[in-house]
Amino acid sequence: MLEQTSSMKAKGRRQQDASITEVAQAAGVSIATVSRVINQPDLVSAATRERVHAVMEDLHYRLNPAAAALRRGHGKTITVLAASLTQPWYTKLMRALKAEIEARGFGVMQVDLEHDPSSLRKALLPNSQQLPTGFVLATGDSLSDIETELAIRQAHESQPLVVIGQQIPDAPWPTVQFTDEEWSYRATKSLLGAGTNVAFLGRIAGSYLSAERLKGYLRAANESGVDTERWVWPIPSRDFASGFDAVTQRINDGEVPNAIFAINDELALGASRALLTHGLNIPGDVAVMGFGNTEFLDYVTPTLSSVDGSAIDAARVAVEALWAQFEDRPFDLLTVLDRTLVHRESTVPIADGDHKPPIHKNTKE
Amino acid sequence: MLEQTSSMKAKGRRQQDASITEVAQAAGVSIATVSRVINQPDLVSAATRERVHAVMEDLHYRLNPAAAALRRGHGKTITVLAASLTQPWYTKLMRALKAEIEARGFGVMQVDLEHDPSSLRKALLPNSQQLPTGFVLATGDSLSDIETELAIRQAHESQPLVVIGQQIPDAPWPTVQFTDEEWSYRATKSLLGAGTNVAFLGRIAGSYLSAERLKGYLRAANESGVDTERWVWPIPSRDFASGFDAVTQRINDGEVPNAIFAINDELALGASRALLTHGLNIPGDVAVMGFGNTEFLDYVTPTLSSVDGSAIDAARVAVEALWAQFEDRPFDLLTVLDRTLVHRESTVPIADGDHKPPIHKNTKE
DNA sequence: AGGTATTCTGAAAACGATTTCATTCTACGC
DNA sequence: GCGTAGAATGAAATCGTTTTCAGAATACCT
Repeated sequence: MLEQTSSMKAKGRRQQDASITEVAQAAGVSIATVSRVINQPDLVSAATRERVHAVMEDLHYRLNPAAAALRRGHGKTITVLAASLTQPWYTKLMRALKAEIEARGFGVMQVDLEHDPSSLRKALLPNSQQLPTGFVLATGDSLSDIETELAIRQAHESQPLVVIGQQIPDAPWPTVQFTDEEWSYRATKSLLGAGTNVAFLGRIAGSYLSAERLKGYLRAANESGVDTERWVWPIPSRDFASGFDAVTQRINDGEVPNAIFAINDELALGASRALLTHGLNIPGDVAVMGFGNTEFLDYVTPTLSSVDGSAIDAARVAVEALWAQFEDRPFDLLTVLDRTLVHRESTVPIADGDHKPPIHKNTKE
Repeated sequence: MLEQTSSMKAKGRRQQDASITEVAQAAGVSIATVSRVINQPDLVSAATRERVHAVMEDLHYRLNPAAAALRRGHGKTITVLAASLTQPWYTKLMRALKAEIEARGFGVMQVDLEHDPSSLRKALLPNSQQLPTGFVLATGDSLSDIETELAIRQAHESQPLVVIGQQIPDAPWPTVQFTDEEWSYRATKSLLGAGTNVAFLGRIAGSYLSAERLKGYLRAANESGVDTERWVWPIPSRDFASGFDAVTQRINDGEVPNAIFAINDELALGASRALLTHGLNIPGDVAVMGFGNTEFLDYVTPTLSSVDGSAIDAARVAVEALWAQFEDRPFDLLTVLDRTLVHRESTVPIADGDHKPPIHKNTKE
């Protein structure tokens, strides 16, 4: 619906800013000197430096980044690719990355991949309108199909990059990841306290993270004799609706688990809503555990337990590894960050809860 | 916590892509012709056009955007400034804007302002590492302080821009906004069915949107004799926690309203959690209404009512107005988009609910 | 004082495209 | 057959920087 209130208008002059030449002229120096004032102030005497600065101020001089990038051969902008900005964890990561990168004097171009593999490949092409200088890939999805891997390798030939997530075997770029398998195992273990019918909500085609988390679930599930055939619930997407729909359908089919382990918090919330609408009690009837430890978990009812992982740490390590490449310093090919388990109302923590080694407690249903 | 798994590694060659000169040479034409093949294909004969294309393919030619931008005088990247990407509505808007802009062959640079006025001003400076060609401002916050307004005017001297939100008087750029005052009025009216103690959760310093919504609330509240002094609850921030804290404190002070109208959905959820932890029933004891109609509202318990506004419409209109400036076509200085009221479990819709004109129903408490 | 570092500066050549202007070639009308 | 309009192309200038190289000025040391 569109109400149009109006008033017409036309044209608009576009005005030029002063160039380095004009500054040089006004300051009575060469453009080389002005350039030095900008890039290597130490090389120019204090007197001229000040004079030039004054003139720059007067003329509202702004460096033309296109010209600089052209001459220099590269821009000063890191492109950050995030799986999906509707997932709050990625927004957290983005902010952390941005802070780290801007602290180093570079700009950030953030791209929301919307879980679309083709937009990943497109973003990696230097083809675009931008002048990227390096990449941070936090795609969540699998990178191991041939096309995608090739696109990354190609991008890495001309620019440094770092991946947060999946490590490609023999990849020459640094990878930062979390202990997903391990903590999925522990989370599942902790859920098994309530009974052996622990459902896994995940397994989205092409998702690397989902696969890792499934592994951990399976390891724990198999140790306790869970009927994984029955309790692994694949879903087509990873939003609230997907979790809600999947669980609703299973319950309607008469499948009520003792607990649900979801690969992200959105799914966990969707699942919890489905349970509640069916009159089931959380965690009394069904416990629920998410992944990501998103902010909203503390404000929904019941509050939801989740596996945490520090976006800030990930960003710090990733950017450091990126800069190591810029500066030809050595870097770690793989950094693995630890996670934490945060219990809230939706689960009943058992002895082996957080950091302690899991106790095998093979409760029968 | 940081486990370091390792393996050292050094260096990395950076390889150059082919330039237009090499393409021209390989195809036996001048660079002018190659450029024409790229930008004005009609001007070159079919035969050479094909030949050049083939060579470009062979040599993996990629246009150097810096060089093009330098020569052309501007880039092909629209910078989109969003108030905060932790607010899902802005993510929706971002995606819609991106789709519109990319459909026109331009790139998008999205900036998360994190509600920081200084980062707005910084982003408007051509100073940055980018080559913006135009701006879309969706800041939510007030633009009417002198510094900010100046920064916008200045940016607009060299580039087209469009604002989604506040209209600055006499501003020469197009503004797109929603009927916030009107629908806040209607939302409040609808809440007044439950009693006259309707609280307003908002009034964040410097927020334009909050101010508009407060106006609507006040209009409705005053019509019904609400003690606005008592029920306007200012808050310092606009996240879940802020809503939770404010409501918790008021309840502890013994102030329990009949309904709460929050200026966004995050606050509404925080508020609802606070109510529930105090054993209050929603909407039985207290009704809750948010603003933004974010996706999660359908999956929290109880589901939350909210005022909706189409991000897609806003994006379409905004980008159209931007392009009108590029192409020197006339455009509307102000476009006002309508909203909708979506009732869910957290409110009891009354007769004057949705689209119908409000009925004055002065219920006493 | 004389030689040698050291500091500071400028001239000029890139970087890779776009665009103006002029030129060549083809085709058409009379 | 000749003049001319139109199509297709190329040469060269230009955008605003960075950077190399060399030269001038100043300082230091014995």
